[in-house]
Parts: sequence; structure tokens; C-alpha cells
Amino acid sequence: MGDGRRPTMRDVAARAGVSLKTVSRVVNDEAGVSPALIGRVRQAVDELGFHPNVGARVLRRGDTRTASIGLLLDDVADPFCATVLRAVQDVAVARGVVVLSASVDGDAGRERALAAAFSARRTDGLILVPAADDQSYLGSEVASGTAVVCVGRVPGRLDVDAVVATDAAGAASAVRHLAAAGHTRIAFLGDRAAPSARLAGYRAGLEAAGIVPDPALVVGGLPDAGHAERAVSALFRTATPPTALFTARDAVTVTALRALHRLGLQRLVALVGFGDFDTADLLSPGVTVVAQDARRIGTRAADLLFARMTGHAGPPAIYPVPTVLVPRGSGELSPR
Amino acid sequence: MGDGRRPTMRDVAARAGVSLKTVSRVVNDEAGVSPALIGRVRQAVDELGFHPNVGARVLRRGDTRTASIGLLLDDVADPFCATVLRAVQDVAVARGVVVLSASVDGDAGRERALAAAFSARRTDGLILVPAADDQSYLGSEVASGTAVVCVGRVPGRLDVDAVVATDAAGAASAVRHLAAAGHTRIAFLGDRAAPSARLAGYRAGLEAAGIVPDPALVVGGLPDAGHAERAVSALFRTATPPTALFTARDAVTVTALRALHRLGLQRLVALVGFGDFDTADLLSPGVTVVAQDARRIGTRAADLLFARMTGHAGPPAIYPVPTVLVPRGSGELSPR
DNA sequence: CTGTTAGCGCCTTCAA
DNA sequence: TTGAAGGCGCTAACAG
Repeated sequence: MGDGRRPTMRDVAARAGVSLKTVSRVVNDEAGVSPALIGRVRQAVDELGFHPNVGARVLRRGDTRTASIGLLLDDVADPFCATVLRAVQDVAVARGVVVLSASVDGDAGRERALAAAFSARRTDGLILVPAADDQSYLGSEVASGTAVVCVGRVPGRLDVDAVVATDAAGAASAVRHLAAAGHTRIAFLGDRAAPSARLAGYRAGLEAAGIVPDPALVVGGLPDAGHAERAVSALFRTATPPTALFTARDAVTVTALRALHRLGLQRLVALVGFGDFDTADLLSPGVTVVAQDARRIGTRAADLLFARMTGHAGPPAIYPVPTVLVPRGSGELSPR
Repeated sequence: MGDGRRPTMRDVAARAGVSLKTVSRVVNDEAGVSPALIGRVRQAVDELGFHPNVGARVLRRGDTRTASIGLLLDDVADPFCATVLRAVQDVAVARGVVVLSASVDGDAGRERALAAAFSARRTDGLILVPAADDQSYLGSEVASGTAVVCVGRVPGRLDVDAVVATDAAGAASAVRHLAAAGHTRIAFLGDRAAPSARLAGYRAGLEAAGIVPDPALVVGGLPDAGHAERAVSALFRTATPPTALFTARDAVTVTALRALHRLGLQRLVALVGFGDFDTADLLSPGVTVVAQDARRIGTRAADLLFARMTGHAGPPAIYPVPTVLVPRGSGELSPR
């Protein structure tokens, strides 16, 4: 105690006056140990504060099961990512599996490095929100038995399962909703982390509504909130500003709302955002959104991962999770 | 390849035609290997997709360093917790350390079980947001060399470092701010996860303002949003309702705002919330908050943990992180 | 029911 | 500069 060394099974065995294997049996709840010895071992375990060394156990068992999974997110501080993590944690904890997580910030190099770090720790599975366009570097992992599931975007050059919101359909429905309110000048605002399928859906929505797209109204790949706010302001300084905005991600939605606020346009310009957020119903007007169920997406991804880890075969597939348009006011404003 | 077995150093050694130890040297960047052999080994590593087994390495080295830390949060989906996790990840990744995380949901039993699960994996350090009042169960961990740092609340019956917002001072300043606007009937709303120091600060603030506390205005320990919303509604059905609210946590703040909205009181009842949130400036009126810097708290906790892990001695201490009152409108409303 | 032996993948010590 | 032997903590496979 206090010597900085952790107790091992040997210490427990010595204290309880039994052999190593007997301690192992008790610790692992194996049958065939007399109640008397079980008691002695249990007591020694408690007195010493012994916890079995999972690393050594995994090494010896050799079944490559570390009872851990890795989760690579764009940014845990983002509500969508945080909710996915929470859902994955819940599924994992229920199975006695721990979750490693890291934030990639849209950096392909970081994604790769962190995936390698998890791999070195022999995580049994990996869930990732693809940042790069190419996940082929995971090929050897998949081949050697690591289960991989992608979330939020489909992977590039890697044949694994993916759980994604119906991005294109959701974005298209948002645009059609705005078009139905009479808008024809509908801008698209997206940042680095917004799936490109939402831009595709925006275009499809315009076409479905018979609107000719204006490239000047499409602003994608915004690096941060400052740029996004300036981009919105710039849109309204043109000769033919938009009368409605479609924002491709919750962070962009909030930034756009802030810009409209500053310009005094929050009741004059319509807006539909992709992704719900906590106070969308408290703003004036309420913010109309295409809601995606992050919790469900995370749970589905985790369930799928565990299914693969426990031998579920079959070809990889894309699992779409539906979105719902929630009208709250901002998306129902008419053009001036 | 594809046989489900991961390559080991032996496989690499065989392929490169060298001994095990030579591979080990190359993989660990040890000096004293000829360039020719380094090249052969590197090539074999790439061809096989070899990653060293961290578990085995840790076991052999025996220095109890797994280059992993654990983080026990109340709920990762909560913005404060998520931001703390993000900050901890950043500090950890920069040092090549991975982060395990789990959500405790205020359940003392879960806290203990998850701490044990992390301990069994030999995490070098543990950061936790205490849920229970008693963390003495971690005593043997601390004694055997695991660094522990608490965040957001001070630990009970355990002598370790803690990084906390200046809860009492911040809450008191919120109450004094409301009193300065003329309020004398100021309600307190808190949930399970709100640190009790904020209630103490509320009381101190009342006293400083010369206001006699009314127990009917204190509602603590709210289990969920539904209860919180009903509690607020109930407050305004009494003969002597409050004219101002102090909400002890961001989740409670949003719920209270929703209740005020429903009652049509959002411009009539003053409110100051503990903890800033993304859209506080976009609501009408803007929401006055006592902001705490979650990012800084997380970074500080992680820095402290790594300092302890690398031998920093000295008695454990409480590290306060200041709060800032941000006036935005809701806290400056006068009593009717 | 209980104990002994061997070895998981890797690194340390020592020898060549 | 390179390699061979031994053991970290634990558990399979086999004795007793």
C-alpha cells in the first residue's frame, strides 16, 4: 500500500494462502472452488484493493478482445458529436466495453494518426465520422478483424457499414419548404464539417421546385464562425440578396441567425437549418429545422458495430436514418 | 492477411530476416541499428500493417504507464461536460495519451463501477466530475499511484486536486445583480447535477443584499426537464410569486426560459443563469449569465493531472476558475 | 476441488 | 551492431 506498486494475483494468492489459479478462478467467477476459499480470496482482494490487469488478461487470452472500442469524431464539443458519443457509451457500457474518443477537426492526417493510436491499443472496433475522402488506410485493420462503422458520412474507398441521416432528402425537403412559401432566391451556407450530400440535396430541391440555381448564393466550406458571419453579411450587400437561407449544420445555423440579428433581418429573411438545437423553439421567430436524431444514429452505429464484432456477416451497407422537418416560424416567412 | 490474426514483431522479424530485438529497436527508435536493417524492418512493418501491441509493451515495461487516462463525466451530451472532455482530449493527444470516457448520470454506483473499469485497464490518471458525496473508494487507487483530479465539484473524503468554478461567488454575484435591479423575491432553481455551492452562494447573495430568504422560492434537486418546467409554473401560481429567477445550471436555465415563454412572462420576470450557452445572445431579451470557462477548467484539470502523473508532489489543492457575469437583458429587467 | 506448467507480445539484461 | 534468454500478469491446458 502506498509503495506505488499495484497488487497482482500473486499478492492476492500469497495473502489468501492459495495458488495463483485459484485466485484466477474466483476473480473470473469460474465454477469449482470451495466456498471457504472463495471467501478467503475475496477478502484478500478487498484488503489489497486488487483489480485484475485487463491488459495482461487480453494478452494471455489471445482472442484479440480488449473490450474497448474507439470513436473518432469531428469535435466532441459539437452537440451532434457529443450525442453520438453518449449513445455509443450507453451501448458499450451495457456490454462492459470502454470507449476511447478523440476529435479530428476535419484533419485527414489527424484522423489517420488517431486511428493508428487506437489500433495500437487493439480496440475491437472503431466508429468514425469520416473527415477525409479516403479511408482506405483502414483496409489492413478491417482485414485483420477490426470492425469499422462510419457515422454521418459514407466512407471513401473503404467497404464498411455507414449510418447516416437522409442528408440529401432532408436538405431537399428544406428547400422545397422554402420554395412553397414563395422563395426563389434561397442561399446555401455550409462549413467544412457539413456533409456534401446536403449541398447535393439543396440543388435537387431547387430543381424540384423549378428554380434556376444561382452560384452566387452557394457558400460552402466556411472554416469558422467569423467567416460564416461575414459571408452572410456579404450576401445581403449584393444587388440581388437572397430572401431565404438554408444552413447545412447547426453551428452554421446559429452563426447565420446571429448575422441576421445584427442586420435586423431575423423577421424578414426566412431560414431553415439542418439539425435541431436546444433553444430553436425559444427564439423569435422559432427556428424551422430539418431534425436528425443523433441519439438514434449513435445507437444504431454502436449496435451495428457490436453485431459485426460478434460475427455478423453479410456485405456492408448504408443505413439511413430519417430526418423530420419541424416548422417553427423562421421557415414559413414569406419573401418581402 | 485477412486471417483475423494481427501481425506481431515475430512476423515482422521473419519477413525482414532479422531478430525480434532488432525490430523492437527500430519500432522504438532506439539507436544502434544499421540503416540497411532499419529499411528492411520499416518495409516489413508497412507491408504487414504492423502496429505494436501497447498492452504487451506496458506489461513488459512494468512502469504502469499505459498512456491512457479516464474521464468520468455526468453526461457527455451536456455542453459543459463535452467541452471539458474536448479540452482534456487536446492536452492528452498532444502527449500521445488516449482518453477513455463514460457518463455517470449522477449515479454513485455507476461512478464506482466505471472507476473500477478504468482502473482495471490501468489508466495512468483519472479525471472525474464527482457524482456521489464520497470518493473514498478511490483511496487505494491513489495510494498505488493513479493520479486523480476532480472537476466541477470538490471530492468527498478523498484528498486530491480539484478544479472548480467559483460557484459560490458566481451565484452570489448573480443574486446581488438581481437585487441591484430592485428584486427581493428571487427564486433558486437547481437540478441534481448543479453543484450545491451555487445554492450556498445564492443564500450568501441574498444575505449580502439584506433580503430575508423565503424557503418557498428554493427549488433544488429537480430530476428532469419536465419536473423543472412544472416547478417554474407552480411558482407563478402562488399568491406571492418571484419577480426574478436564478437558475443554477444551463440545462435548468433553458427549461426555465421555456416555462416563462409558455406563461408569457419572458419579458416580465428577470433571470440570471449559471453557465453560458450558445444562443443566449439571440433570445429576447438576451439571457444574462454567470459564465464559466469550461474549456479552461478542462485544460487546467488535464495539465494538473499530467503534472501529478509526472511526479509533481505537494499537497492537493483546490484550483478555482473565475466566473464572469455577462449582462444581456434578462437580468436587468425591473420588478413589475 | 486445487495446483502446476507454459506462453500471449513485448522489452530488459546480458552476451556475442 | 546484433541476438538469445527471461519474465511482466494473467489464463489455457493439463495434471493431482
